[in-house]
Amino acid sequence: MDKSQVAAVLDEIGTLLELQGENSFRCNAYHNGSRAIQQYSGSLPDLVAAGQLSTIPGIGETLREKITTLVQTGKLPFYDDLKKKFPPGVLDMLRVPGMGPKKVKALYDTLHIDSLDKLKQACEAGQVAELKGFGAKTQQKILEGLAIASQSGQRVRIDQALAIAEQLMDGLKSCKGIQRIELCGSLRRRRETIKDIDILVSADDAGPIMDRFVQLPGVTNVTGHGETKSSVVVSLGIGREMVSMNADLRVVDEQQFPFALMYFTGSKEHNIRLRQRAIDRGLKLNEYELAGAKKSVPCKSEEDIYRALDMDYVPPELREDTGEIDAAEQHHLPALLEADDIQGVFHCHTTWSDGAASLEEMAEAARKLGLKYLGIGDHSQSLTVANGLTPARVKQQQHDIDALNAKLKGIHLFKGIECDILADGRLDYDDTVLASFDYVVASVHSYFNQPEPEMTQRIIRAISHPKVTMLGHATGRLLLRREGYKVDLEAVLKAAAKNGTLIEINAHPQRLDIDWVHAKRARELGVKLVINPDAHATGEIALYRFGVDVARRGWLEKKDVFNTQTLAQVTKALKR
DNA sequence: GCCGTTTTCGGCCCGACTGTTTTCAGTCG
Repeated sequence: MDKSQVAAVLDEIGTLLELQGENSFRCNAYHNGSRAIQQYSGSLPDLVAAGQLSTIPGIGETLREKITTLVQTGKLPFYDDLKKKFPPGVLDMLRVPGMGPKKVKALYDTLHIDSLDKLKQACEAGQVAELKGFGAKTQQKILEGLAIASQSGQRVRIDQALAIAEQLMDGLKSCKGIQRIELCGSLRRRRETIKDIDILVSADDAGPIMDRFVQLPGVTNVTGHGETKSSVVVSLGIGREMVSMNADLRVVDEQQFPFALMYFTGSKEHNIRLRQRAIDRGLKLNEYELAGAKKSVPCKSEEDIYRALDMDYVPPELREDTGEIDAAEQHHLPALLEADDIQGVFHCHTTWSDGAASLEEMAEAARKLGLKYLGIGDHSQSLTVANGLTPARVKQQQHDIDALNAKLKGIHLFKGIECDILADGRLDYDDTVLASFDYVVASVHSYFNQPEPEMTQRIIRAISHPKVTMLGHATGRLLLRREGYKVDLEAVLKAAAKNGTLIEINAHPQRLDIDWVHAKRARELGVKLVINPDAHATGEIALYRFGVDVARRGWLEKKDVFNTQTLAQVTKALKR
């Protein structure tokens, strides 16, 4: 059983224990363990074999045994027994907003409700309102929650969430009395998918701002409307899609703003560590202040708060409790990559294959973004559905690029290719054609269902080829749509380190592949990364910024990323 | 269930909001 499956089982055990009414700290131990496994970047089977599982914080004696059993046998009797106690539909009910383990258990125990359908029927029949601890309003809330759960409550890609958040913030900005307004939560931390939009405002009078918020365009549902906090469901057209998600607004006064900003930025795990740190120093930290027994510590910014806790400032992208607390205490935080450090990008498509813009249009768009070079990387011949380039067309395109380079000012085009990795790990052209490119991105676009050992060997063989400059989208995942193919990334990263192959952070928000966890691991192994937008239109070149977010979450510095180098440096490096 | 130069037992972050209550439990982040 692999890492994500083990993590899923542990998380579900935690949830099932909650339903059983177990001690919440015991339940949390499983949720924490799940998270720890998910974020462990190395090979889980290796760790188990080496008997080193307990070195992961949060994994103790019991979890070590259970994880070992899962990895080695693929089964866990404890988990199977637990699952037998609750029909699968009971877990579905937990996804209804407002329904937690206590309510679900009460409904299951008394009315034997074990599916969303039965829940709806019971509410409509008025049975739920009769129960002790429930009432007419709760019953109504559940019905609304059922409707909301079917249309939102799902995670949303960061680019779409950001577009919605910006519209909400624009709608609020005309309110009088707003002193500061910031995006918080996972959007500020730049997670790859987002569940809720969190907006924080400082103002003397929250009332009018709250009232405006719940009436903004696109708001379809008001799920909370208090004095300092309101929650809504918002549905807006983003691109060609209608996207629904939850949004929360908090209003605090100006002195409280930095504390609230830190608090609502999270992550929850990071905050817990900070609060503990405050307690260790005889202080109390909450969303309003950092205070001792007698008086509070004045802080005007998040920097001040960290300083008061004897830490360096931690950028939001690092606040995941994955080592940043210790690093901030010891002044070892990385000097994170900045978007402006990117000098150019590779892996862009044109009308020569499946892109929407010509070579010249792409070059012009890149120049306008301030980039100094743009790597063209159309598809190779096997990918016929994307109009992949035959060797003859490769020659023509290279001729055109040379002609354009002679003409263009302020931007240089590199002659590249996104070369398919064939099923056995061979490349899609012979060595003569490959030698004609300035650089080669090797990517998997076929036979996604190969078993992990085959896929791993296939990719390692390809990136060991001397003409391959970089590996494109290492797992092939499409966020919220398609799992990546099975591949041992640890082995791939080690092979990249050995061969000096670059690993792409595919910055397209549908992919973000490799992810931040493995970007961080790549850095540890001494692999260099390259941030590419995989642009298929002029407007998509700027998407590389989402790749910068991934890099920052992965603790990458400027020197870890290939395309922070100047045109001259990159030209020289590619000649080698 | 995890964790520990204060502890191997007794802690484990904490506040807003809501609804069902007569002072609090459940949910959420």
